[in-house]
Amino acid sequence: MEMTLDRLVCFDVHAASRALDAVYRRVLAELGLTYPQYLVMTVLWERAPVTVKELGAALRLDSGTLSPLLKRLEAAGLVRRERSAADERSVLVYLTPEGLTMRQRACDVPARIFTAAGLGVEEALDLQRVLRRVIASLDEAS
Amino acid sequence: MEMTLDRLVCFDVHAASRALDAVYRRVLAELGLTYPQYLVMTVLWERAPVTVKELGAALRLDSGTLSPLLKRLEAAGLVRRERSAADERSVLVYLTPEGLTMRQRACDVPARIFTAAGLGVEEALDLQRVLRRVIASLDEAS
DNA sequence: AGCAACTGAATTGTGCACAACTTAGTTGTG
DNA sequence: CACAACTAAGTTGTGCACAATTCAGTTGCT
Repeated sequence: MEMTLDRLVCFDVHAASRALDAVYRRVLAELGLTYPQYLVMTVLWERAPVTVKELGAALRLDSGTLSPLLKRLEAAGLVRRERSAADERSVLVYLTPEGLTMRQRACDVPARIFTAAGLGVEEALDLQRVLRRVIASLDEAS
Repeated sequence: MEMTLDRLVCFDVHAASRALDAVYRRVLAELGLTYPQYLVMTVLWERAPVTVKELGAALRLDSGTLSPLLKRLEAAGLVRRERSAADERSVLVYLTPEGLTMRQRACDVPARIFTAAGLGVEEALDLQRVLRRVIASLDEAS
């Protein structure tokens, strides 16, 4: 009984994540971005330049994921990479003028997704609170 | 303000899904299964044989994902595939004896994941209810 | 019966995620 | 100062997800 419940809750988290991806895909298509690429851009819009390590900490991704993703953003002309002078191990990621400009075109993305999810503000905050507790608990188990 | 909220809620769904995957990965490693493979096996344990289409409907996956996944399960000796006699377009997926046996070894997986998530039964049901509503709403938007 | 429309799987190509490893650069300790 | 331990990115290999396409088989319509 609980076993079935558990499987279904986990599956629903998984399914919700994929359903979100699908909506983001449609919304972001006009910008030529994927959802993970969009996440990287939002971090950069907030505080470029950042190192790859800082991006990884913010998005919980490692260099194995970020290196090729950043390479694609660079190829798209949105981003520029440069070794840090202070620490030659680090790579700083800068926005190009085109990357900065895209911020305006992307400004309605969050509202569109929020509308599509059909949640009220209170519900969204509750959901966020529960998910963060689950994430913390799962992290502890790993 | 709501924009930031939205981005974070979506991100938390995404992050929770990945954190769940990570725990499943550790737990399922001893069975030699990935999480999506485990999901396929649970469907088969409930009602094998099933067609690829039925698997896709149950897990919301298409043949582009399932075909190679099933090929790997077949290579691992857990599953057998056979064209349906009634409709030669369909492929029926059967459990092998080894695939059936694995059910016993996997019986404590759901409880272990549930414990790791640190949720009570009521909270889990609430979370499930909210997520299903979000999924339905997102599906409509797609 | 014959042909168009449809259906179920599989394939191809792109991108994300992560483990394991490599390489270059930095830091700490004797 | 030298060398071991560590750190940041990048690379390689595996697997999932999905769009687009292909192909064999089925169904419907006349």
